[in-house]
Amino acid sequence: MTVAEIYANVQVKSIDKTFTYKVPEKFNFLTAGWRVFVPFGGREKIDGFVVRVYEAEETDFDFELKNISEVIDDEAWFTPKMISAAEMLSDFYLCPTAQTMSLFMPGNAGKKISPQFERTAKLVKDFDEKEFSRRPAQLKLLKFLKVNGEVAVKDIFAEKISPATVNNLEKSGYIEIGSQRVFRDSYANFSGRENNFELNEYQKAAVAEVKKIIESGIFKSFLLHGVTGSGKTQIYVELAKITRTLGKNVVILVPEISLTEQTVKNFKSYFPDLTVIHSRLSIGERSDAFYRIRNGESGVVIGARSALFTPLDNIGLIVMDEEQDFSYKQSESPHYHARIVAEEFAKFHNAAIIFGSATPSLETYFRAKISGELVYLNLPFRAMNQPLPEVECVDMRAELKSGNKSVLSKSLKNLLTETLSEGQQAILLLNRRGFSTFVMCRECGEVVKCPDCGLPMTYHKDGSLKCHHCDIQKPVPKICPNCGSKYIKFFGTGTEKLEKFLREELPDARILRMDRDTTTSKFAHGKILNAFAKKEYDILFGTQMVAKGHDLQNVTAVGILSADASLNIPSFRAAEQCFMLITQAAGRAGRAELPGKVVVQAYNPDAPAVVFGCRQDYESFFESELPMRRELFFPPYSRLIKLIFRDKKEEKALNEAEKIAAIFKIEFEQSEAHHEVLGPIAAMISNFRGEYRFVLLIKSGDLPEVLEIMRRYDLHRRDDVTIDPDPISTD
DNA sequence: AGCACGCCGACT
DNA sequence: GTCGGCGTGCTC
Repeated sequence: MTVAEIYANVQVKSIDKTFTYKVPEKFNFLTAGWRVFVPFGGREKIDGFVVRVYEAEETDFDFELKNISEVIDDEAWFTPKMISAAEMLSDFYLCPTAQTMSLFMPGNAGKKISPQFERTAKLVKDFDEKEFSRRPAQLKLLKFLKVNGEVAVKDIFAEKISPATVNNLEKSGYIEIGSQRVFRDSYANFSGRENNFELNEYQKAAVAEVKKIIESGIFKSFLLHGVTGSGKTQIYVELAKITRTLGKNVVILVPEISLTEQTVKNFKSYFPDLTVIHSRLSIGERSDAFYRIRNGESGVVIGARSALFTPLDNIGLIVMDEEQDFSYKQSESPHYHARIVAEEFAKFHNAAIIFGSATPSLETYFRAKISGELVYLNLPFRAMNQPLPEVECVDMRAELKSGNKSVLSKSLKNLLTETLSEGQQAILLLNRRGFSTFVMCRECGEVVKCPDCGLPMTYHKDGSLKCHHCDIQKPVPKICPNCGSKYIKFFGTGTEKLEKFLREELPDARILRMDRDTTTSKFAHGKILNAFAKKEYDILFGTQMVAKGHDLQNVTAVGILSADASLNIPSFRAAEQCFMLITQAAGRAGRAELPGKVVVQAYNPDAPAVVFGCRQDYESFFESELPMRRELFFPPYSRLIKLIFRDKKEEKALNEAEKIAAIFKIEFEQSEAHHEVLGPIAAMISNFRGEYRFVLLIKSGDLPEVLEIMRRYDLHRRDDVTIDPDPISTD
């Protein structure tokens, strides 16, 4: 008899293994990769993934096998490569294989997605024009079909030819109605933009270096470190062309769904067959995209992190743009980081992988410059040799002292007025990260910190301040403990409030707001940016998203409000975040012929992140930040693993966490590598859906070793423990 | 996860 | 006596 090994798609850690089922004769075509329905446990119908089919005897099993009851799709959903990739990921992220396999589905678990068809018409008989002289509409259609061949019926209707005409011709046997598959693709009508600039010598050198690797078909990772506006995209396009010429395929990753639009524009004219994949596509659309990719009809996949999980085979190049962006990390299980996965996949395909950024993550830069794991490619100048923008840093404490209580400093207001009067455009960034969570004195810049651990305390709606590391709580002080000023308050200027204020201050300016509220739909981002690019507005303002990688030609001024607010997030990445925000935002200015000017408003203008951010000096920032990371044993000197223990009973959750912490401490004593255990501490959100949560943070000098220990103690099989390697937040 | 099974308290 | 509370354990 034929049997199949199947992962039941029940994403529970305790059942992370295959189950064997009998393959009925009528399904003798089954191979690894098919999706099927099987009875499982007490349940009639669970979807499952076939990973092996082979011949066996009843007597090989000491239990009764059940039958596969149905097959789901018309062909195998998973390629063998997808299955091995999923197994590799589940092994690394210590999560069930059914879960990593689900990453490779467009969200259609347990469902077949029907392909969409449209009616077509084609000419099947020669016609004599004279015969149709009294039937002009029919003649028009016949001529139309003679010119265009087989066309969609809806295109005929678009020519103002009626359904009756089509019907009559079908009856008289001149045309035949057929049907063809249509692919849902909301990016199909995007037109490309050609950038026929000559590459400069740095760009050429970078292309040449990667080209060698692509041609020789070996795995290698690159960091493409280029200042803002240095023309990284052109390099990606060039290399993608080279890869496609060699008959290999390309994946282009962007951090946010909103950035796919402009990336598609940059690639479309060179790669008309490209496919877009991201989580906001409809399931049908994604499913169609998978179909095209599986059938080799598309060799370039562009999208957010989920674009890694397609049937695309024979990959020669993976590009990860803005590699430092946190959107590459998935916050739900499996907690994968696309940066890690992309590199694993590149190895797997013997492909070249390029991490691109103006402000690389410290981890990636470290790997390129210090440990030498990545090849470092540098673009130190802007593409057309435009100067980097001139940056002025305004001390907001001094501003207040001189009597200006407004959120706009005098410099920034002047810059805006000037820019508008010259008919140019400005971007204003309101840094909300870390905002509304901390309490600061506007006179001296003092932030209320935890008396125990010194990390900034977090403001809660009930008016109290809490430390998320020590569980200490105190009320918001009335006057500043440092200077006695009464201008101490929790920070919370919202975008709406600021919009109103701006309209009052600059009544003639046409102002456009972009934040989470105004960008909920799939193309909202593009619409806003297009309207701004067409100069329908003067000022674009909003949250971090206004700073993210777009190329707006007419912007000459950029203002950053409370640039250093991100310094006050209780996170070891606070400075890095702050530096990147300033550098990225400033980089939006002066990208075309006219030079740019930037005003950075800060309460701690002397902080290295602010100083080096204003100078766009990555190297110096890196040098200043590294010793802290080394001292505290944070990445890039360690890898982090966050463990969350959950239970309805607070005591139980805490006890379990403590038990495991003790085990780790004993294990680590015998280890050659250095590891540290922090906690357990109450999680940032300590009570979620009636469950208490405690966090253990492990800093590891040898990640595989710690993963091995966790496996040995079956932590990965426990439903009350969440394992998050390389977490973004540590609480 | 979800479903069966089983072992105790409350109620027709 | 039996209905149903949920803790425990298994799913080819």
